Amino acid sequence: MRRDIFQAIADPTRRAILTLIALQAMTPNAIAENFNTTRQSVSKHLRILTECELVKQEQQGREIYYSLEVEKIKEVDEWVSQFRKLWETRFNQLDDVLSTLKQQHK
Amino acid sequence: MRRDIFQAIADPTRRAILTLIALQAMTPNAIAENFNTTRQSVSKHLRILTECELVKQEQQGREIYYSLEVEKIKEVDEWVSQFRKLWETRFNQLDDVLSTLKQQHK
DNA sequence: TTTATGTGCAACCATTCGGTTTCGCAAGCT
DNA sequence: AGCTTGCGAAACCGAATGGTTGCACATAAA
Repeated sequence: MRRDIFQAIADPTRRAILTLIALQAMTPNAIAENFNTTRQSVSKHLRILTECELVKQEQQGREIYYSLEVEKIKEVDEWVSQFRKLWETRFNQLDDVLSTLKQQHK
Repeated sequence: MRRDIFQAIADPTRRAILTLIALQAMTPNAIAENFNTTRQSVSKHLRILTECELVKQEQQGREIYYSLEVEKIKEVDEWVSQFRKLWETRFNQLDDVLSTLKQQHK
């Protein structure tokens, strides 16, 4: 029962769910209508997303609305950021090459 | 045999490998020394990382040096970026709350 | 040429994953 | 009170995952 964010977003359906509920909270049934799968399957995905706090629930009568915990996605952003400086450096190097080529054209 | 980046970075060992070879290319044996696992296991991870182009290899004699394809990680960054505006908005809202509280103190 | 080293690959195994089916429960409707 | 609806949880199943072991094939060293 590994429960970390990276394992959670590994599944394409779960990523789609996150995108879907990013703007407005939705019920499991409403979410399931957007995919070729059953409500129970979506329910399982929601459980995983809830367990690693990517999603929060809010009961309203007999319906449960799920919405995105956007703060949690920052953790992915933080992991990516360790590499960001690398591709920025590479970009700058490309920049240097381009300006050198420009110089040679003059 | 799903081969997408998100599935690739789902495994903590693979994420550690990416961090490890981000700054300098390394051989499978050298990489394996950093983990409590066998060379063959690392080799399998490297194959997965290579297949989804997160890593590139360079043969040198009988050794194979693996290094990071930093450009590919941008794809994760792009996925995250769809949520970035959300947490920035939330931050601004918090900002508004704080300045309102500040006003009330005056 | 023989031996040692670095590597990938295939076979195997226990575990996990994602999906479906079935069930039970609680909230609303008639 | 009955019936319907929305939901989670458990049981089950085929497929995928991560690890180990054993092998084959190069390259380098003796």
